[in-house]
Amino acid sequence: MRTVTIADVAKHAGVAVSTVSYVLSGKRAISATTRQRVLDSVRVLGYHPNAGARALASKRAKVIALVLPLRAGMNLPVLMQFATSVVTTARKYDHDVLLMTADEGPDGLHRVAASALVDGLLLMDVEIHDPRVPLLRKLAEPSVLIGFPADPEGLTCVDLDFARAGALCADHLADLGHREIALLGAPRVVYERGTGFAERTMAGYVEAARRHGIEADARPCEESFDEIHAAVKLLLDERPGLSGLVVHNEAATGHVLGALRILGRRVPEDVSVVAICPDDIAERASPALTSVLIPAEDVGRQAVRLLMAKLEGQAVPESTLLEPRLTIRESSR
Amino acid sequence: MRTVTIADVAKHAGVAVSTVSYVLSGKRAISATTRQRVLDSVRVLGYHPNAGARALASKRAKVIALVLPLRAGMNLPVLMQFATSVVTTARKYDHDVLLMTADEGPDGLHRVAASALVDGLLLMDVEIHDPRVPLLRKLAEPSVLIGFPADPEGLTCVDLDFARAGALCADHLADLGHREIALLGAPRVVYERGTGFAERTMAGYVEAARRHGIEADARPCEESFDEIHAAVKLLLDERPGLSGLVVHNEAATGHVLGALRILGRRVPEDVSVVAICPDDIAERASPALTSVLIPAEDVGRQAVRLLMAKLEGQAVPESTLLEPRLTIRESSR
DNA sequence: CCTTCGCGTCGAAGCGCTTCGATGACCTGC
DNA sequence: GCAGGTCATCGAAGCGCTTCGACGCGAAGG
Repeated sequence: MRTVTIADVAKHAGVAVSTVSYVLSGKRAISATTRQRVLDSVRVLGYHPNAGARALASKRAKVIALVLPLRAGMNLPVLMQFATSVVTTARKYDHDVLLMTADEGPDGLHRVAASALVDGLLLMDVEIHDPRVPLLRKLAEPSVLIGFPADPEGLTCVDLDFARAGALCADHLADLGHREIALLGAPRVVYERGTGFAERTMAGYVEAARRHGIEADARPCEESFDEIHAAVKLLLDERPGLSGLVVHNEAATGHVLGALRILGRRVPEDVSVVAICPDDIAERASPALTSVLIPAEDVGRQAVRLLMAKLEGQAVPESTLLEPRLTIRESSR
Repeated sequence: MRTVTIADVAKHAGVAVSTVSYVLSGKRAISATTRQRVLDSVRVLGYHPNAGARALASKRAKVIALVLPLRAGMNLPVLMQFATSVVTTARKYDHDVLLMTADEGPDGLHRVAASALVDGLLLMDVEIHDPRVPLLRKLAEPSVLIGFPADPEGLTCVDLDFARAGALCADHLADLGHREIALLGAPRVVYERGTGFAERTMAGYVEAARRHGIEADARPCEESFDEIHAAVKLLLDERPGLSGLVVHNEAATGHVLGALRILGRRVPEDVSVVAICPDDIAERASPALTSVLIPAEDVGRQAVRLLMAKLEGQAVPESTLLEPRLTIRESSR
């Protein structure tokens, strides 16, 4: 059973190959009757255009690259959520997604772009000083970044507005009347790497706390139960007046609650807790956590939209920040 | 700056286009001097073969599809680990990976195969009665499944040997002298879906326990802290002599430990706990968990190898089961 | 009535690559 | 010294698709 080509469809429908092509692409007007005849033949024969041939002739692969990090410290579930949202959205635009890992580095990007395997690039987890950024500026293929490098000039970047997220947490606790709060952040290594989002959260949080005139500090936070237990204990010892806690570390939220429980602090009676994490984690915790969610799905959708717009040659904003949303649950009062 | 084609390279090196092609593919003998001249030109010009053209001419896209599930109840981190291992391994074979989600269903598979976008398919999380299986049998493109459908006849399946994993846990606890043990498994819905691996684990565990003549039961386990707390409490109430616990639910392990802590049971002094989960979760828990790891990386690597072998036309075993490995840590004695 | 136009369709020229058969050049052995 | 055989290389024929220019035809305009 040889695979069906456009010529087979043309013959079956009794038209020229080019007519079939135009019916399928809609790039020229075709009479309703011919169109229907062609469409019927397509269905009857089970025709699927050959991707390679189309890419070659049209210079459009209808594939975008998704470059995921695969370093420690990243939150895997969020990454997956993001990836699936990208795939789903891309399909709506009739595009497929080529999965790449960051460890191929700039060369990998260059390879897929130069070989015309993909039409555009989507990069996750861009760092402040990312070696791939200069390359992206040079590349003819459009790209969209999730996260912000030091200089977003000439690029297209999308991200949650982490500064607003941090501020939202501080605001919420301040509004509830808390006067002494603390933030437990990502593991130290994340800050050292300069990933950006962690700092921005802290900065927004600190600034908001200052505005409210309340006492606030912020510290990195590792992810093993013992380290977290020790960190929470230290925090409570040092700051006896502490009554509000912001946790920006999905892997740690469960352990933080466990540590508080063991240390005899009730949530929210003794300590109010606000997390920055996906909703499912917040909902599954006990008590359910008041949280600012990381809208992985929105980010993915938005990123694909921007990339598609760029592929169409449209101008798009250099930076788009997604507004965070605070959901109040049982862990704060 | 027009993109560099093979013709440019040929001209630059002073040879025929076909010679360049043969140098690059190694499919015919080329003299060392010519080869070097061509290779130099490739480097100087920065030539990258056009993927579409190559695919069209050679009928090989050098791309494989990776189909991930995106349903609830799956373990996202493990999925990610698996995905990255697939990508990394595929690159070693000079292939790229097209990411698809299961929700496109059989049609999606048919589309990418029929359009020659991919040369082969890798499916994760195959169900007992998977609607995609009949299609895979028909497809000309080779495929490899992670997990086992009801009838693996004529397919190529890879998976961890979950029965052995379950047995290993029971063996370990029995060897330590425990006479009353229980298994906390996946959420109920996973069993209802008939995903296979959950049942197989249970079966192996039950069989091993019977062999040792010890008292064992097994129950599904939801993933919220409250439900887990209740389930553990119930278990301890019903079975006062219980001293060994197997947890086969990555999202739940942390909560199970938390529940035991609250219920006043020390681990491992009062209860020994063995988990079936990735190493990083086991290590991060407190106490560090004795565990059987799900070797996502191995599975990914092995799956790609099998697929590549099939692409080469080699025969491969229908079923390959990966041996589980028990790592003894602090949670069992 | 003839020109002009636009619509619907066709044919052919590539797109950049692989691969097959052909062609020399050179060596071997009788 | 020449048939036969290698070895290295070349040229050309596609692979299946898009797209451009051309063309026929009926309608509109002078």
